[in-house]
This record gives sequence, structure tokens and C-alpha cells, in this order.
Amino acid sequence: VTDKEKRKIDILEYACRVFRERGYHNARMAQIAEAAGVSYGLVYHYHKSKENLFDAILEKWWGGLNEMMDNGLDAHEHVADQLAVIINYFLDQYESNPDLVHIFITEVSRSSANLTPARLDMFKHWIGRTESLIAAAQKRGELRDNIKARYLSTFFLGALETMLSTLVLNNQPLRGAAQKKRIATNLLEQFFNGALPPKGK
Amino acid sequence: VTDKEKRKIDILEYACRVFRERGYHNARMAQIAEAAGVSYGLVYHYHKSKENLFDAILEKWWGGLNEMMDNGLDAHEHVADQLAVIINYFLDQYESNPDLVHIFITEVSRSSANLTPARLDMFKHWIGRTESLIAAAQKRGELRDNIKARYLSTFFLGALETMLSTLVLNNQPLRGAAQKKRIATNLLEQFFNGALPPKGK
Amino acid sequence: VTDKEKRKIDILEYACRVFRERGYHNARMAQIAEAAGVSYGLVYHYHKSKENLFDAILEKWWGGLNEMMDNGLDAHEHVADQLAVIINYFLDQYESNPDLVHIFITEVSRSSANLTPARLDMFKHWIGRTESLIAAAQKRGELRDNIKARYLSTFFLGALETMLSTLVLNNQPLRGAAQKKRIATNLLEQFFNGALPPKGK
Amino acid sequence: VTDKEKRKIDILEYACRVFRERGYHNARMAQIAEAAGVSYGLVYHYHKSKENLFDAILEKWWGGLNEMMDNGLDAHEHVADQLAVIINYFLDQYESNPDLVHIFITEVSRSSANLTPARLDMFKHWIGRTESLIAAAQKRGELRDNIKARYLSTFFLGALETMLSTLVLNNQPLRGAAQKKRIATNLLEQFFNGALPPKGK
DNA sequence: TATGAATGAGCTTTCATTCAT
DNA sequence: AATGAATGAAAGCTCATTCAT
Repeated sequence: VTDKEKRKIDILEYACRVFRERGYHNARMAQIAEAAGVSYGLVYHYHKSKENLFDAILEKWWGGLNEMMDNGLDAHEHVADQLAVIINYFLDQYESNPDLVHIFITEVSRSSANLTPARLDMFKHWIGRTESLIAAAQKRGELRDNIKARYLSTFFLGALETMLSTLVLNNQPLRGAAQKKRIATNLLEQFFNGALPPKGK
Repeated sequence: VTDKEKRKIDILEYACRVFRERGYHNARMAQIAEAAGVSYGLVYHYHKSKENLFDAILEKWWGGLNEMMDNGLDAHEHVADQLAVIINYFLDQYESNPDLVHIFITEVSRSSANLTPARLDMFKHWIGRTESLIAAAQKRGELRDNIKARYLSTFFLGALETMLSTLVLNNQPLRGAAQKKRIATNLLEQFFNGALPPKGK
Repeated sequence: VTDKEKRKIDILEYACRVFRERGYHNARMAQIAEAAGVSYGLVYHYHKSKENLFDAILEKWWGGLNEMMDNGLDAHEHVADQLAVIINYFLDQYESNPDLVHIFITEVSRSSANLTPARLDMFKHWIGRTESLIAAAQKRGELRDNIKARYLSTFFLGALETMLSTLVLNNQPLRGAAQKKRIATNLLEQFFNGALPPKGK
Repeated sequence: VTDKEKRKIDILEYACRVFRERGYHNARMAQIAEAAGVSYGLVYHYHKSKENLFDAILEKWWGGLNEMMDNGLDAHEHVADQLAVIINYFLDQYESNPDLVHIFITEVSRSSANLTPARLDMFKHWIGRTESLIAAAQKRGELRDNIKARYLSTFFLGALETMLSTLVLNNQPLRGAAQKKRIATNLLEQFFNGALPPKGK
């Protein structure tokens, strides 16, 4: 059973790479099989269909993200720390599993073409959780409340995703803690304090 | 001539709608013909191929955007006013031609799979112009310069595009100056002053 | 009426060129119209269909050939003179109207794909007439009669057509009476006296 | 492997039949599939495209012909025997594989429309080899040398191909050694000794 | 007579999926 | 479990022909 599971996951990972390299629509099942070093039919033995394969990948992605949201965030932390956790999660994922992030950025987060209702729900759920985080912080007085939580979270996620998007579109790898640190710091800085020069200047 | 041109544009607009509704890959030429109320072959009479049709749509989009960047912005204006113009352009476009914005958001701004080199160039050009705007403002002292212009412009565009993206993914129409005003104000407020509560509070 | 007829013939001649240049199947009605400097629809005004156009060309060809067979040959002449007339007719035609000969050689004389029953009949009729010529000469004792007339005429026509075919496939023009003379002489020499060296040698 | 190869060849043979029956342009991939009793897609599984399929057929033809020219001819034989080998090869092929000969006669030997440069080269190569054979015989004094080798070989091949062409256009089968013998004898007789009655007569 | 926009049947090809082994 | 041959529905595109003006 473990062996079987392993094989299934193996194929999934190669599929992930092919989907990232070529996009969902341009990816061929034959290419996935070839990448996994496996026969054509075996892909179907382990995964019902192309769509199924894609959903399994998304599940993996959402699983990790939700796990982080469930366990990685301390509700009593300051929102700055919480958002830092989110940012770092994305950056870490991009470093360790760039294909997955790539797919999320290009095929899910702006898709609409591939967004089945079920997938859209997952996405909205994620947006919703971030919004709740922001709203709670507003209640605690950590964030201004004259901008709706929905807006603030949209701006935050937009900045984060688009930051990743530039990396993704340039096929730019992310190496070294320094770069991650800089991205996170700048993102948080701008989000909390804005883009204006310091008052004293 | 006018009549002919009109027909061509007509087909383009219906194609725009179909591409928006179904995405480039899922859009069928037959659907475009049907939507436009013309025969199958006529679409090809006016547009060389499916890809061509899509490119014509993108050209229209980039044409408008570049025109706005060329003529709509006063280089001596404060960057806040310049960014406001950009925001309003997107919102106005979304109001008057939601399909076009939809396609830009879903098929271009994060695609990578469908992004031919030529298309990617257009996109990078647009990113570059915004970055220049930000950099100039930094030089004039209107924006903090301890965050790179590339980062600031990414955050700004990310917030803007994702804001539109939420409208797009919900198929949410945008009507009334009030809503547009609110979005623009909030976006600018957060971008310039950040999300923290006012100091005095 | 004369004017109308002229226009019709005019289009036919340009069609002839296009059919020759591209072959029947690869020839486009639009190309014929363009070559003739005439609008798309006008070709159809004068000629019912593409097939019709092609048939009109063949009719022209067969017309000339039959006319030559009817009036150009003296039944009492020696067969050598008769065959010389045939050879010269083909060579003259190739000189003055290479398109027509080209089409006969490439699209008719070996086609079978484009050969409708009607067209095949025309072809067989032509073969038949040549055979009769040969048979008559055999009766007159001008040709050996231990090879069937059908064979002899096939060999003769094969040599002639294939000779033209090499010109056609190389797009080689035929200029000057000298070359024509040489071809005709050689062809007749071989046909009548064979390829062996003279006995006396 | 043998089984797979067999299937591929099987499809090729049915394709050959359909191409012969309808000509390259009028042949439909669906018809080939149907004739072979396989599904639509399987034809493409084994052969890349329609053009490819056709090229494979030609390759088969040229392969056999070149093999015969390479190994079937003794350079020291009298030219009469060499030409007899060529004639018999064509006749044998027509008997055992009439489709292949049919295609050569109708789609290659006079085509020009379908003749890609690569195909034309094969054809010219074949013509060239025959010419060399004739030229060598002229040097040995076995053939008159006051007619250029190019002409003599054209006349010979023209007679041979046209002889076959009459069989082909009439869909006339060739059975029995007697008929083959007669054709070969007559062809050689006329080619070497000409069509005139014997001197002594 | 003359135009060229409009039509749509029909073509080759692709590729996710199934199935016999 | 594993293979890859076999399937066939659809897709984009072409182009002879028609038709309104």
C-alpha cells in the first residue's frame, strides 16, 4: 500500500512539473507519463483523468496552505507577525516546490477558465480566511478600520501574489535567505506604513 | 469601407465576449461565429486565425492602455494624481468594456502558458512604464526611496489588478461613480499611507 | 457578344496558366481571378465551376489536336511524314502555348485521378486515331506488322510525350527551329530505325 | 515488434490501394482507415500524416527500384539484357503490386504538382541511372551514338511507362508469363530494331 | 455586367481516454 | 500492476460556390 501510494504521488509530482512547464491546456498526458518514466496507461491506473490529476495537485496546494493557516498562526500574535508567516510560507514554498506555486499563480489565482465551482470555492475560502485575519486585527486596533477588511486583504494578497508572479513569469529562482528577507520586509513595510516618505523628512 | 471595418470590429467584440466567457482554450470558433450571428467562414474572412483574433483583442487593449499612458498623464503632476488616472482608467474600462479587462486579467497578466514572446514584451513594457513613473516620483521626493521602484510598482499594480480580479471572478458589474470612487480612494490611501491606524489615534 | 466571348476566353487563358503553375488541385479560384485581373465572382459569371473551367481548357486542347488529325494529315502520305506532323504539332504547341501542353502532360495523359469517364473517352479517342494511322501504314507495308499497331503507337506516343515531359518537368522553354528539328529527327530516327548501330559499322 | 511492424505495413498497403483508386488529393484519411479496417486515429498512430504516408509508399517504390538497379544488373551484360531486366521488373511489380506501379505512373512520373523537391530528386536520380546505362552501352558500341543518351533513354522509358500506363488507365490486370513475354519482346524489338519492316522483305 | 462578402460542408489532425493483453 | 495499441469525438481551417448589391 505504501508502495502504491508512493507511485501515485510520484506521478503527481512529475505531472506538476509538466503542468507548470506547459500550462494545463498544453500539457499532454503522454508528456506526463514520459516525465514520470512510466507507461502511458499507468497514469490512468493511478489517476482517473487529466482533470483529476490537476485537482489532486490543487488539493496538495490547498492542503498545505490551510494547514499553515490552521496551525502556523497564533491568534494572539500581532497581525504583522501573522502576515509575515503567510509571506514566508509562500516564499518557502516557492523555494522548495516552485512548480506548485507556479501553478497556483498562473492557473488558479486569476484563471476563471479552469475555475470549476469547486475550485472557486477553495479559492474564496482562502481569500476569506485572510480577510478574517485582517478583520480581527482591525478589531484589536492593529489596523485602521476605515478601509474595509476585504479591501485591505485584497491589497495585501495582490501585492504578495504579484510579487511572486514576477518571479514566476521570469522563471526566476529564489535562493538565499537574504532575498526572501528583503521581499518580506519591503512588502510588510509598504503594506503597513505606505509608500510615502517618512514624515520627518 | 466603413461598413466592412464595422463588421470586422463587430466580430472582434463578440469574440471578446466568448473568450471572456470560456477562456482562450475553451473558446470555439464556432461559438464566436454563432455569438456574432455570422457564418463560420466569415470569421475567417475577417480574421486570419483564432490566434490572430486573440492578438487583435490584445492589441486593442494595449492600444488603449498605452494611449492613456502617453497622453493621459502629466509628467509634472504629483504621483498620487498619476496613479489615480491609472486606477480610473482600469475602472472605466471595466465599466465600459468588462470583457477586455477580464481577458487581460485572466489570460495575460498571469498567464505564461499562452504568453508568446511578443505578448510578454507588451506586458513587460507596461510594467516598465509604471515602474518609471514610480522611480521618477521617488526622485522628486514624493515617494520613499528605501524600497526599490520595482517593488513599489509591483505592489501597486498587484493591488489594483487583484482588486479587479475579485470583480472579474465574481462576474460582478461595476456601476456608479460612487463605487469607483471608493475603490480608488481606498487603494490610494493604503498604498500611500499604509494600513496602520493613524498615529494620533 | 464578341466582347463577352473575348472576356470568357481571356479568363480561360489565365486559368490555364494557374492550373499549369499549381496543378488542378492546388489551383485556387481566387488565384485565377487575381491572375486574370478580374473580381472573384466574375469568374463564376463566365464559367460555371472550377471543373467546368478545366474542361473548357481540355476542350481547347482536344479541339486543336483533332483539327490537326482531321486536316493536317494526308491519308496518302508516308507514315513518316504523318508522324512528323504530329511531333511538330506538339512541339509548336509547346512553343506557342506551353501551359496547354503542360496541363495535358501532367493532368491528363497519366492522371486517372482527374480522369472522368468523359475525359478518358477523349483520351482514348486520341490514342485510337494514332493507332489507326499506324495500322494503315502497316497495311501499306510501311511498317513492320509483326508488332501490333497498338503497341507501336503506344511506343511512339510514349516516346513523344515523355520527351515533352522532360521539358515540362524542368520548365524548360523550347526556342528555335533547330532544337525542334533535332528532337523530331531523333525521335523519328529511333522509332523507325531503332537504337542499334548501323549494320555496316 | 514483428506484430507492430506488420500492422504498420498493413495500413500502408491499404493506403496504397486508396491512393491508387482515388489519387492522392481525392484520397481521404477516413477512407484509408476504413479500408484497413482500423479506427481513424490508428492511422495516425503509425503514420505521422497523410503526406508522410504517401512518402512511405514512394520510399517503398524507390527502394525496390534502386535495389534492382544496384544488384539486378550486370555491368558487363549486353544492354539488351539490362533493359530486359528493367522491363521485367516493372512488369513483375505491376503483377504483384499493381497499386504501387499505378501510383508511380500517375502521381510521380508526370506530376510536377505534387512533386516536392525531395521527390523530384528521386525521380531524376532514376532517370539519370537509366541514362548512364545507355551511355555506357553506346561507349561499348552496342548502341548507336549519333543520338544522345538522354534522348535514347527518354524514348525507352517513355515507351515502357506509357505501355504500363495503358494497362493502368484501363485497370487491366497482367497475368501470365506469356503476356509479359510478349510485351517485353515487342518493346525491345522496336527499341533496338525500329518499326520499319525488315530490309530483306 | 461586375463585385466581393457570405456560406458551410468537408478536410486533416489531435489527444484524452479505453481496453486487450 | 503495467503496457501501449486502439478509439473517435472534436477542433481549426480551407475554399468552391452562392448571392445581395
